[in-house]
Amino acid sequence: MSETKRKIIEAAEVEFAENGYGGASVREITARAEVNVAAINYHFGNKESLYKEMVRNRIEPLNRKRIDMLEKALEENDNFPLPLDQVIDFLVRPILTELMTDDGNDFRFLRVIGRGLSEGQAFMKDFHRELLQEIVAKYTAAISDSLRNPGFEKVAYGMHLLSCTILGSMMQHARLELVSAGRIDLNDVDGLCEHLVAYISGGLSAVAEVEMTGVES
Amino acid sequence: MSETKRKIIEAAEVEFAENGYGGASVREITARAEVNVAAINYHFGNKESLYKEMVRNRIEPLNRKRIDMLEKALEENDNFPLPLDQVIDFLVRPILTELMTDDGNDFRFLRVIGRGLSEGQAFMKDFHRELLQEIVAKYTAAISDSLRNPGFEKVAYGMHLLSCTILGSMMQHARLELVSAGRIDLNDVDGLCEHLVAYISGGLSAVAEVEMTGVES
DNA sequence: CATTTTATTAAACGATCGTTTTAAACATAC
DNA sequence: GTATGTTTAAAACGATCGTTTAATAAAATG
Repeated sequence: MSETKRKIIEAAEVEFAENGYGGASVREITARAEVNVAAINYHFGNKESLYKEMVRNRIEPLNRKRIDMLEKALEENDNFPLPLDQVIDFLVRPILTELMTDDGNDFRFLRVIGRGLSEGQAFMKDFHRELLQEIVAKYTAAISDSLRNPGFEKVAYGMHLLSCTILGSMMQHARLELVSAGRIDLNDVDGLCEHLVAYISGGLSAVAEVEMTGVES
Repeated sequence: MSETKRKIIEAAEVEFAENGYGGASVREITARAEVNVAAINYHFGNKESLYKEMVRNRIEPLNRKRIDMLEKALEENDNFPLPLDQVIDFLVRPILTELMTDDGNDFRFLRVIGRGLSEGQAFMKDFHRELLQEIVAKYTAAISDSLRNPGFEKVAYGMHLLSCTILGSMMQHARLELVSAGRIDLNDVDGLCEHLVAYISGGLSAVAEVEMTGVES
């Protein structure tokens, strides 16, 4: 990859994290990268393709890792259900650790993903579905098993709320410092992971035990 | 309130929900409201003030209700800790019921709030802090009590994750239909409420029981 | 009715947006 | 060295942004 492309992708991550996809301007990106405005269109075609390439570069190895961890653990367990918190740990730890520690980037990329998911751009929906499809399918199955298959509807609610929590904690990570009056270190990945896994696992278990008033599935 | 102002506020809610604060344009808002472009600046001063007035109109009676419900229940309980799921129910039910049922608006306002919280506009941070300050303080205390005061750090993590879940479910409500392949009705407020309360309560209880490896508070 | 305030309109302002064009610089191959 | 293909550069494109201005219409006040 050329130096110019590399600089653009790096600057794009900062700008997209800061201002979202719609809010980031190609002029700010190229200014930060110290390249010409036209460089984005020359090297990537357009803003959308730059965004996708940047996100894909980051998220694909991550998702591969998350799937590998789950499948390996399942295999070693003869496909018996895994402990719920182990599955949740597989789901959230890579994204928290890798994305933070590999370049001390202040969870920039987490904010990019969060912002992207929350924005209404036309291409965004399909793009994120493409990124998440495999992960969602495999983890839904594993989590349903870990919860002893409480039924379609509860699993659906659970996966939805789980996604809500993960998305929210991606986007609002900085609030941790605020609500704790500075006593929780934003870079304490293990601490966050531990509490996040406990919270999600506890939440899912509670959802699985909800007494359904309507029609059972 | 004049007819023009009313029409603008109504259209603004739709546009802000659809495109976020930054993404919504005053031209689209005024076009939807079928008023002149200048009407926003004439009646509200600028786009920011329109946003704030619209949000405040909606959220203030809601927050008052949430606080009243909590304080009344606490009073009736002689200030002893309330069951956790009752507190969480007070926190989430009004925002889910009122905002959906009063005008069948497809959770528009929930998306407005979600988008607003996720965007990086300069004024947004202070504005939402102003809106949430009292709620957060009072519910933090009540929840900490309900959890038998597990300590500052756990409560902070819990409140953060609770906020993440609520924010996420505000913004991503439509996904419920997706992950359930249409089997969960988006307008089933009671169903969502029940599961959301169970999930958050379960999550918070689990966080309260996390074995802390670091320094205890 | 005359006057003053309030509300609406069309048009323009300056700024910024993503993208394209055109030309110059650069590298590589013959 | 000349020709070829690749990368950079400055400038301009048309579009849209939030806001302002100036003129007109409507309503309220005396």
